[in-house]
Formats: sequence, C-alpha cells, structure tokens
Amino acid sequence: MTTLKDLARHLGLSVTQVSRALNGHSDVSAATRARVEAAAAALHYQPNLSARKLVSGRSGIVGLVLQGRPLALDGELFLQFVGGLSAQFSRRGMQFILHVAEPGTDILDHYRRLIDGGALDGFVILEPTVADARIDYLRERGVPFVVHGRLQGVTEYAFFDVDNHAIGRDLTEILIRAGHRRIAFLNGPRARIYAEERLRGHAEAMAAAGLPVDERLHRAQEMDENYGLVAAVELFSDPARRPTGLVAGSAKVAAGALAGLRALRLRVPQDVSVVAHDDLLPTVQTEQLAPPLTVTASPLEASWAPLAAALAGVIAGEPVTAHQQVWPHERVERQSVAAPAA
Amino acid sequence: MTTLKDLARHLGLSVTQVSRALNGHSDVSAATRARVEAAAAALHYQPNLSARKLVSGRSGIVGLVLQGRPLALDGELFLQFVGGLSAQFSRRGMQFILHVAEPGTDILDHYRRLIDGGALDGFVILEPTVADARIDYLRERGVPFVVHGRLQGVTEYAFFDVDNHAIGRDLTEILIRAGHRRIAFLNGPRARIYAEERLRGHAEAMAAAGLPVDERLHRAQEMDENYGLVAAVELFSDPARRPTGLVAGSAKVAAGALAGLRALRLRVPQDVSVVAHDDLLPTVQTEQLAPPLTVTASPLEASWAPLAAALAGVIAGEPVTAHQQVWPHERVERQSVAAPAA
DNA sequence: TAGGCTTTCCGTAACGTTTCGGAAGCCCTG
DNA sequence: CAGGGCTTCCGAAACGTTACGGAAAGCCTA
Repeated sequence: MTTLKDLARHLGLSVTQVSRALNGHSDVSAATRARVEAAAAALHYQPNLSARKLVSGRSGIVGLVLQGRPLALDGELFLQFVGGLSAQFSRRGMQFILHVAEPGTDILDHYRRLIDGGALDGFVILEPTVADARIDYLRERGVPFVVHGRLQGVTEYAFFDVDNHAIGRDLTEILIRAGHRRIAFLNGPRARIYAEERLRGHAEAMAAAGLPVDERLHRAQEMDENYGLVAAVELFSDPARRPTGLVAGSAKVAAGALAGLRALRLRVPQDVSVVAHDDLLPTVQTEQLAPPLTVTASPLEASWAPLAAALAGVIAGEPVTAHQQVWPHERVERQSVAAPAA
Repeated sequence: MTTLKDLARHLGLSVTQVSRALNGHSDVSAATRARVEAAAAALHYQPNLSARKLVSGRSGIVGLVLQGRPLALDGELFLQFVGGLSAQFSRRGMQFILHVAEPGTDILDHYRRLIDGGALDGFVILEPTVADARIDYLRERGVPFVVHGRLQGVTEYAFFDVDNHAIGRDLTEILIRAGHRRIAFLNGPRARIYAEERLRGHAEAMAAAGLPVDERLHRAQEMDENYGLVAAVELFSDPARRPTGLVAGSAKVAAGALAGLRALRLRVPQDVSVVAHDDLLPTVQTEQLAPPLTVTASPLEASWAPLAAALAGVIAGEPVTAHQQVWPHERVERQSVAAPAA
C-alpha cells in the first residue's frame, strides 16, 4: 500500500505538500501538482480512509438503510438504483454502502449505531412518509441526508424530486380537456408524500373545471400490476356508475388496469380513456402497451447523479437549500385518450 | 464524544491501562477492570472506529464487487442475497458494501482501487469461473476472500458450496434406476465450475451403469426459463431419437422444459421423466409444478451465514482450510419420474 | 535598498487507538 | 537478604492523514 510518505520520498517533497497538491489547495505550483498527480497515478496511491477520517472527522462513506425491500421498486430496478448511486459516489471518491436491517428491528437503532460508531457521514433517504421518524432523528442529530422525494412542513433539507403536484394536475387536465367528468384515480398509498401531492394536483384540476371530486373513484395502494387490475375491475364493472377516464399512478398500475378493462370488454380509448405517470422504467414500457399510453414522463434514472451531488455537497458543508432540485416531466400524447362516448 | 483519554483522566489511570481493561487483556486487576467498565458505561464511551482501524490496519468493511448484474440470480433474489449477507456482517460489527462496476470497465481495476486505499478487508466472490482473473489477483495480493462455489486446481481458499458433483450424479442415478438410458442434460454454461462438476457427476453415473454419454443430448447455457423451453422443444421434437429422461439444472430451467414438453404434447412422467436441482428459491416452487418435481434440493439461503463467518474468520487470521464447507443436499422424490414407455 | 507582498514550500502537532518494552511493587524461595 | 518470578501498571511510539504557523525565496514598490 502506497502512502503519502512513500509519495513524498519518491518526489523529494514533504508529506504536507503532497497532501495539499492532491487535495487541490492553492499554494502549490502547477508544475508540482502535475508531478504529484502523475506519481500518485503511477504508484496507485489511494488515500487511507481511516486516517483521513480520524483527522477530518469524516469517513467518506455514505449509506442507504433499508428494511426488507423497497416497496415501490422491484428487485431488478432497485439493483439499477443502487448501482447508479454507487457509481456516482465512487466517482467522487466516496463509498456507498447498502445497509439492510432485518425486519422487526427498530430502524432508528440502525441509524444510531452507524452514526455513533462514526462510520457514516450521511444518508440517502428513499420513500419518505408523511411523519417520517428517520428524518426527525437525522435532523435532530444534525446528520447530513438527502431525500429522494419531498417532505411536508419542513424546508431545510436537500432533496431531489419530481413535481408530483403538477403531475397529478396535468394527468387530470388531459382527461378533462378531452371532455371527461367522472375520473377514476389509482394513487399510491396515503402515507406517501408523493401520493398526497398528486391527490392535491388532481383536486385542483377538478376544482378549476368546476367538477366534483368523488372519493369513491379513488384508490390508494402500493403500485403494482395486480392493484391496477383489481381496481379497474371494481371501478368499471357497474355500467351505471362507470367512470369514463382513469388516471394510473404508474406504468405498472396502468398495465394492470388495461388488463382489467380488457377483461370487462371495455375498449381503450373508445369506452375508457387512460393516462398514467411513467418513470421510464424498463419493466413496463408505456409505448408498447395496447393502446400506446398517453403519459406524463420523467426518468427515474435522472435522479442518481443529483442525489449523489446533493449529499456530497451537504457533507462538504454547503447549504442544503443549494441542493433542492425538482426535475421536469414531459407530457407525451399517444393513443389512449379520446372524448367520452355519448 | 468521550475518548479513552477522558476516561483515563477521570479514573486516574493511563490510557494504556484503560484500553487493556476494555479489550479484555490479561494484565488488569479485576477491581480495575470493573471500575473502568463502570466509568465507560457512565460516560457513554464509544470507541472510535477510524482510530482503531488506523492502527489495526483493517477497515471492518468487506464487499461484493459486481459488474452489471449477477447472471444466475434475478433481481429479487439478488436483493435477498445482499440483504442476507449485509445482515450477517453487521451482526459481526462489520460493514458490507456492494460495489457496482460500470460495464466496460476493467473489473480488476475496481478491486485494485478498493484494496489500495485500505478501504476493504476482504471480498465475497460470486459465480467463480474456470480461469477467474479476480481470484488470481486476490490470491497474488494476499487479500482475504471467500468463494460461493469452488475453484479448480487450488485448495488454499475459503469457500461455501454444495456438492455439485454429487448432485449431477444423484440426478442422473434417479433416472437410471427408473430404467432410463437416453438422458438429456440441461446444464449451466461451460465456463462455470459448478456446471463442470455436475457434468462430471453425470458422466460418472452413466459410466457406472455402462451407458454411453451422448453429448448431443447436452446443453450448456445460463439457466432461465426460456433456455429450458427452447432446449426441450429441440431435444424432444423428433420422436425417433427422443430421450426418455431429462435432467434440468435449476427449477427455472425445469419450469421452462415442462412448458416445452407440454407444447409437444408429451406427458410427464408417462412419456418423459424429469428431475432437477432446486435451490429452493421463492420464484419457482418445484412442488407446485405440474407434475410436482422430483429434485435434489439445497437452500441457497443457507449460504449467507457461513459465507460471512468464513470471511470474518479469514480476515481475523484463521487458516482458510478451517472455512471450507460443503452443504448437504437432499433427494426429494415426487411425481415426475416413472419407468420409460416400452 | 529597505520594506512588504506573493508564491511556494516545510516541520510539527494533532486525531484516538493499540502495541511494545519496560518498570515498579510484591511475594516466594534458598 | 539476594535473586527470581508474578502481577499490575505506565510512557512512548506508531498507524496515515490534515491543519497550523512559519519561512525561504522572488518580485515589486517607494
């Protein structure tokens, strides 16, 4: 293992100067810096994390703690997520660890242990809930974190999110503009903030058009294909009180709902118009469905780099407000929306 | 944060003695040890991991490096695998990191960087191949590792494995005993050691019964459902040279093969007998198939704890030969085997 | 030419822990 | 009482890094 001392001896410089050269300090000449960097690369120098941590108080390690499996992601996708984050952090010279807590144990205990041992500098928080104990704990202890999504009632934190309020509003508006008045809404679970936001957007669009919000046409569950299928069959089986439009919270839910409607022999878009939000995941491709779906779209993949940049920034002491990013979504019009049947 | 120095001052002892007392060394009087432990508890002393690591030369972190996705595991299962390992290591006060290398980059470079920085103490190696560059590199550098599976031509390493040779032999024997002579064998890819071993076992059983090994009845690919289906259709579509028995390398392959045989209107077990090896994964349950499958079975889940124990032991300096474990498998007779039709 | 500023470098001291070699004090033996 | 052995303690050094204060040059200004 090459150390700073080895490098310094090899270059005829002091340990101090080599350290400053590699860490981008100002009082190093350009020539020296170039020499040092070349030697570091040649000798495969890698700074010792423990030593650095001991003096700086930071470990260079960040983590994602999860209990059981993440609900909204299937295994395949989650692997991509972890891979994306891992790559982004290691590009910054940091390490990303995945800490899995056994179900049944207190999740806060895991955070406490990881922080007390001085092992981790910060955390990525997935799937925040309305009253999220993890967030409260990290805020209380002043530990850096970045949220994938947004919180309610708090503004002082770093996040990466899409505008779920606008997504809920846009999806609903697409149907309203086509002439629909009775609109089913297959949302995510109540405790999830993104679901709350989308519901607000939906209600706003309905109100703006002077339409009543009928909660009997709403569902709120973890979003998978089965949910979409069951909900579609429930909501559309009675011809008398059948909605004419359907908003699906995800591509998967939409795929399930299309199957349900097909089973009821309802045609899309002639009998029912369907719109969905699409995270552009490889598992269900909304342009391949029958019919190709009109969606709001925003790639989940875009979140990796900003999340890593935000956490790194906050750990480095930058203000959290400098790392609050809302990613735009697009409207993609395809063939699943038409005027309601007369 | 209380340090050893604080404790020592508070107790009127030297830092050395406090350290020795807390770490269970011999030359500390019982009275002193009790006093020290009481004080440590009272002042909420937590040893600083980085400092400890700096002097011990170990980081307390082990990792699994992978490029792209692991081939033989689907995402869901892989998540379980990572979760299981992570839990086992954190129970030992260690951390487990998943390091994802972007496709196209040199995998050895990743290992090199992780080792040079002193970031990782050891590695878990999945899916070893016949000439595995990772293994060579780690052995050469003397870095601890544990293999899930076994190597060829080397004996000095820690591993956890099932007896693939015996599995190949047992599966074949089940069919031979029932009277079969022409046996199809859907194996894993050639480069994989487990597949080599199973093939050896298969050949041994055939030889013992005085039967010829017909390589035209063999296939060697990554084991998924599609492979099973395609191979079954290929091997069994010609009535003249049709085998009467089939050995499937995994439950997934078996499920695919059963679908293929069904498509050919061949009945199991009246027309074709089928056996498989079952890792007891939740994705395909061999007792739920039609017909319920006769299998050799060994739970993949059993590997987490031994793998973690082995790696921790090797890092602690125990001989690798103390951590070589072959897990037993069972034979489970169900309804997919019968005597061949006359 | 004296004084000051800038650039570039260096020595030393930390960070908290473990380990190594030694040293007091005590009891026992001969 | 000399010597050895045991028990219990301690000081100093080390691990690899960064931060702090200073210092040697070179150049400019007055």
